[in-house]
Amino acid sequence: MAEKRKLQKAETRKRIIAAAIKVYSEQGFSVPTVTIAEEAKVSHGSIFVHFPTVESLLICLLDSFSQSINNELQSLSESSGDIEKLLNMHINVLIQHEGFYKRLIKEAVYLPEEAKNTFIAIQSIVSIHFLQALEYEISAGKIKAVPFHMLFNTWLGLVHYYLLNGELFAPQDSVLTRYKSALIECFTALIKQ
Amino acid sequence: MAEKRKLQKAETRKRIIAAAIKVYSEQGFSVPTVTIAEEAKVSHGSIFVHFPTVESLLICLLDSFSQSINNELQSLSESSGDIEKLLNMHINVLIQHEGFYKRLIKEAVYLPEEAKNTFIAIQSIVSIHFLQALEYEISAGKIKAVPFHMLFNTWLGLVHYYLLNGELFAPQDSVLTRYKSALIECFTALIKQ
DNA sequence: TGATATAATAACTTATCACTCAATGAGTTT
DNA sequence: AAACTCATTGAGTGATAAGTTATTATATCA
Repeated sequence: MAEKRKLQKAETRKRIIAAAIKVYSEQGFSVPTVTIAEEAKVSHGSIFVHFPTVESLLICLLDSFSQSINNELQSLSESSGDIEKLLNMHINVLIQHEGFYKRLIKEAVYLPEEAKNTFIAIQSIVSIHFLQALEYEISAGKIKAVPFHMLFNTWLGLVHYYLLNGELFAPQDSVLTRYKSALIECFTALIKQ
Repeated sequence: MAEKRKLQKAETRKRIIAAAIKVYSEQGFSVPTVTIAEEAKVSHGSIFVHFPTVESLLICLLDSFSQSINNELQSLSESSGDIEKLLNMHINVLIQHEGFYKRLIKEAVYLPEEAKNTFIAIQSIVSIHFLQALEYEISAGKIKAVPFHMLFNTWLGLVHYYLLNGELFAPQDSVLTRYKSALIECFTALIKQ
């Protein structure tokens, strides 16, 4: 019964995916496929045995990325509804994927439509958790009278701004790790009534 | 005395610059030079008579962009130091250049280093005006106890977030025009003590 | 063990760009 | 008006990258 071959094929596929994540995270999505092949220690043609186009490779990457982010958020949101805790969790999840996430927001324009939609879906999940955590404190009048979506966009805008300008704020370092507490303190101070 | 030729040359140069701004704003910086030539109704080779490389064309564009933004901010900041007015002015200036500005923040990664620095310099000018307008109200204790640069980054983060996701918030429309008052109201509500 | 299926390879093809350069023709000078 | 200057042209060049395919090597099966 044919086993070794399937294993071998799955193995190269994994190698290509891992290489793509690494190379894309480090050098951006415009790196040529040959670079991915080198990193994966696989021939150039092999990539197209596993993925008909570079776009399909990217979408595969995005799908598993989205799944893993969602899982992490899901399990984390089962704890209390405290805002500061939620912001902390959110940033922790992002730190876990910082390189790739940063590339996604930096190069979103050049992503295929399908990839963009997947990314929007991720944000929308985050927004739901965010709303759940804020709900009680909003109705208790502890939060400034600002529309919920504006609060969310302010938070995401701030975090993305730091990610986008990481080289400026924390050269050769994780911006999120460095500024995590500053970002959370700033945002919670601002939204409180 | 040779006049017609110099005029002619200056004219083509202007045409190339205007075409580049238009085409870049509408289609992004990765648009091929032939498209710019077509838009300018000039031969492809002509571009390289006036600019040795595409990069030099981009830098020329950025320099005049920076100059014009600075001029507008300068003249506007001579009015009162009210924050809301300043935010209004800031957004008005951005609306004036929305297409190009949006491209700059969307495709910043692919810009040459020199262009990025020019863009950073623009933000730094804005930050100075921002600080001047806030100074009085901060010292009067009217503003939340949050470091100044965090306030500024929150504002810019919010505005950029809306620009970056313009297609989502205001398809085929100016996001800034549509959300100007919402953004200003949100931000001023948040920062007030 | 020999026939067959298939994962992997690497050289090849095709397309797209930025940039070059010899030719052209209108403008300028004497 | 003849000589020459110079902005403009567009076909050509070379580099880069995605995707193809004939070939090779190895596993599976009868």
